[in-house]
Amino acid sequence: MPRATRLTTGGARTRKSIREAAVKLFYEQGYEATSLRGVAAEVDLQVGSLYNHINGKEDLLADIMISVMDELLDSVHDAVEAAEPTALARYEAAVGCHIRYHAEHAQQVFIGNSELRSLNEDNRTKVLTKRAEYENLFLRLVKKVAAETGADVIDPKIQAYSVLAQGAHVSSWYRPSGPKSLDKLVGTYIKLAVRELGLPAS
Amino acid sequence: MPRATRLTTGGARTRKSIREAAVKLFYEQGYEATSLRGVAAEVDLQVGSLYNHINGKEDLLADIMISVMDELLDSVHDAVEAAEPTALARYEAAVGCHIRYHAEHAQQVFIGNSELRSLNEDNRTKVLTKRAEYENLFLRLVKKVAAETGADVIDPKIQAYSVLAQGAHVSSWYRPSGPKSLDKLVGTYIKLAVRELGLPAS
DNA sequence: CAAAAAGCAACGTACGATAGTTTGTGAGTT
DNA sequence: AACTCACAAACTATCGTACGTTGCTTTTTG
Repeated sequence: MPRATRLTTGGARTRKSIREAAVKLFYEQGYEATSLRGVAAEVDLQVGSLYNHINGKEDLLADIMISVMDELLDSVHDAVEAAEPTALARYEAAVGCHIRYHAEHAQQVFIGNSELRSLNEDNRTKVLTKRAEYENLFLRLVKKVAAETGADVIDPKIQAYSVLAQGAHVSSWYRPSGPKSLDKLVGTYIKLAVRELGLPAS
Repeated sequence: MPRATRLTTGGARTRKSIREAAVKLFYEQGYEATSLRGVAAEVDLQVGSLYNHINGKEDLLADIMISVMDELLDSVHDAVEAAEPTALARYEAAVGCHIRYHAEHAQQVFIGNSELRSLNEDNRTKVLTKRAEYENLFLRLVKKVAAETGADVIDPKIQAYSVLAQGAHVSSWYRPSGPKSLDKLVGTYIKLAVRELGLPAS
């Protein structure tokens, strides 16, 4: 019994299915604890067959981590551009997008925040570069708000870190089935971020 | 050549050395990626010799995670007791202790926050119970501050989460060699936490 | 006080399991 | 005929753990 009939979805979707299975398992079990055999089983393949679509286990992880950072950067960038042109409105948009993305893509983001160690130096550098870029984006926004509103920002870097930390944390507990609506949640975090700047709620 | 001369430190310290080596390696590489052979090499032992002191790899992790939660709970509890008896002062003391502990024990805390998945159900439940207790401690403090000061707390749970998230984040980047003094850092985070409550800086 | 017994802790080796990856083959598609 | 892709099997490496042995240290005993 040499093989199963080809899936009707065709072969082009297989690569994406593998990635999705990897995201799920990396999230649930961690990268190191996840075996490619487990990934293969999730997409109904044999282990070796994966290698028709991926270059190896770590490539799979690197792909996920790099593309999530790209998406995150793009999302926040777009949100900032679309906001009213005041520094505060742009900051609020960034924070809101940040939290929303971390809730909606909790699994990918969680992997991105916890599996840096498993990357080789090349890939780790790539991810860290994007991450630094992301941090700087928020840092600049905080400073602009301070400059434009005269807000008493205690420490811009800690301020930015604070927002990033909330996102990482959200990605570790948020479930769509929770009691609060996502919009309300995002609104709460925006208010907290604004308060932290020493500004009255808008 | 049957054996090396016994170390002058004696055997009583060995168990502690093993734990410290494990903390270091689990922090640097993650639990799954760390081999007991690596731990043994770190303390100049053969793999098998570890089993004179530990029951197994997971026991080592569980010990670390459980005792860090106990220490954390005790520390914050003590700090709260020692503070002035106003709700705000007690909350500030808790936040300060929380951040300080996460900076000073960054490695242990980081392990505690990232290796839950690697525990079996029994040990995971133990840790999760302590963690829930810790969260509740902050939640109660937030509510008391709100009741006592009339602060406009938007969402007590998110408020508590926010503080917890800052701690976890601090443990991922803080290094004693950094530019800011720990006291200053702790002070900054306390101010942010108070601002989040909608109160003016004290 | 000295000799014998008991315990402790490290040694080195081995085992069974599982990991990531490679490879040759062949069926299905274009 | 050329190409794609899944299969099954094998390979090498490494893992956690168990075991019997060895020698040092401490306690018990005569």
